[in-house]
Amino acid sequence: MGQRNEETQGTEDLLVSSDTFMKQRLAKLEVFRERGMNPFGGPFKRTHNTAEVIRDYAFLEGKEGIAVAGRIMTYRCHGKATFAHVQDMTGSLQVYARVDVLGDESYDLFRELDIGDIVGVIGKPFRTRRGEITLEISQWKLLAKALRPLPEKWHGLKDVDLRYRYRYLDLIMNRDVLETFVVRSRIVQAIRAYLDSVGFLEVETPVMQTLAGGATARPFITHHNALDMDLYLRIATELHLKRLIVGGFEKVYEIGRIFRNEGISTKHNPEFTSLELYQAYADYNDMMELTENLVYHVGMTVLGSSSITYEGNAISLTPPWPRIRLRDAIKDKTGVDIKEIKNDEDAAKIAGKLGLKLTGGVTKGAVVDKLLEVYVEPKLIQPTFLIDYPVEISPLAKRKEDEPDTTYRFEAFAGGREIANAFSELNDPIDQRERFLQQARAREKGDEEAHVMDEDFITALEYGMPPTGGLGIGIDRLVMLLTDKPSIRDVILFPTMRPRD
RNA sequence: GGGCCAUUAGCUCAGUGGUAGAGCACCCGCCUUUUAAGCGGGGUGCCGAUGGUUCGAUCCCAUCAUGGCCCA
Repeated sequence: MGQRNEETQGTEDLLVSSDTFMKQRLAKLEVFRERGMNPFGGPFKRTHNTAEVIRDYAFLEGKEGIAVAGRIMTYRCHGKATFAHVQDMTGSLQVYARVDVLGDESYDLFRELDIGDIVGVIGKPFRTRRGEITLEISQWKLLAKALRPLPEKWHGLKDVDLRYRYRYLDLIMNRDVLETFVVRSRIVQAIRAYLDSVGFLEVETPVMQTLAGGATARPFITHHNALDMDLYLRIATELHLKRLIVGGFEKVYEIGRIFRNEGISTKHNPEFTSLELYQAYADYNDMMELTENLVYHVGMTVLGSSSITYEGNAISLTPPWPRIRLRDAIKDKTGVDIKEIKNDEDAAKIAGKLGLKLTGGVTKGAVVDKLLEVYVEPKLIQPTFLIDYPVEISPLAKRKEDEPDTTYRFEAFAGGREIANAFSELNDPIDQRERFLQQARAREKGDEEAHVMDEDFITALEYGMPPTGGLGIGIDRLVMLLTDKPSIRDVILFPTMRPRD
């Protein structure tokens, strides 16, 4: 006994010795050990999960040997009988321990349990006077002792900082959070199933790249020691996937993590998940059909409905979604005809007239982006395609044959947010080189997000890429839309956080 | 990057220029169908960090840290 205490003391010193809660619980570990129960025991064979016991109660009532396991979430001791709720992934079940069933030794030990402990219990289901389905315990086993107390049982864990930093506590205490991430997983699964069913192949391309291209964004830099060279984390999967189209794949997609070195907000996390897909011999019209069908299919599969609510707005995902020219949409909302913007001076005039606050240079592209973002995007609650974007802001999209300053590009919007970006891919290597050069000039003027020249990609195009339709969808944004979450941090399990002292 | 707000017990939150409170959780006692169980007893805290003002700061001021909201 004395020796045990010394050991306990040593353990306490290793942990936070000032933490009274932990001291008390470390002492309890010894109680369990002394009475022959491993406080971190296991394994434990379950016959049912908690939801099954409740669902199948009619068949299980009074039947011995029903085994469930989970975390103790409530605990009510009444002297010679004790109630508790045990939570597993499917829900929770009340359990009932009584001394005349368990015997003194087992029951006394049961009373040493704390909220937060993980137990396996075996018994027979019955209904209490108040009607709650409950498992009367005949045997039980401690599977993991909790050394730290759980957050408050009624108010739960609310502090958003703590929720993101200790996501596991958020998941334990806020079961709707766990449900959201289950839905997220099902959404991704439904996307894969749909694309696979229409003949796409899933592929994987490099995360670490010598050039970060395929989007306008600043990359993260990392370093390869053996090669002694810097590498960039990808900002898009686009250029590699198009190389695969050159190589003869005809329908490919990649769902993967993208890294962009930009600010953090409710709509931006430095790492996020994108879907990009490319289909040879297709164009942006095919991509529009694919987009609306895909999103509709995902809604039906995962939510069982084509209508959703986002931030209080009823939204119908049912195709077809309206197609509106970007030029018309902007003209309609602002009176500005973007065709009239011929140069940076025109752009500056418009920006001045409307009082646009632009962070970078005042260019046609910047003004069009801003007009779209401020006056058009927030109004697009129902799913809508804006089509035909200016070539200046679409360096990888094909020019329209009858309108060479405009591209076959669209973005899809829903709930006032962008959810997809797509185009008929530029497959003319000579034009692509020109576009890169134009981007390089913007970069020289200080636009750090401008696209970099990628000679290797142009070389690939020089071997010939079939006409191709390409589509990108932000998975996190789509999940936000389908789960009615206002912040991207609500749909990313471990969002990027500054470390705490 | 700018503005505003927050930071007090494990959690959810009150509060005061004289080093601190509630509920839950936890510990002790009673209690064999409870369920935000109940009854009686117990506060377990570097009041985010660092400076300053003050006889005295958790409170007032400054800076910093982390987070939230709004703007860019």
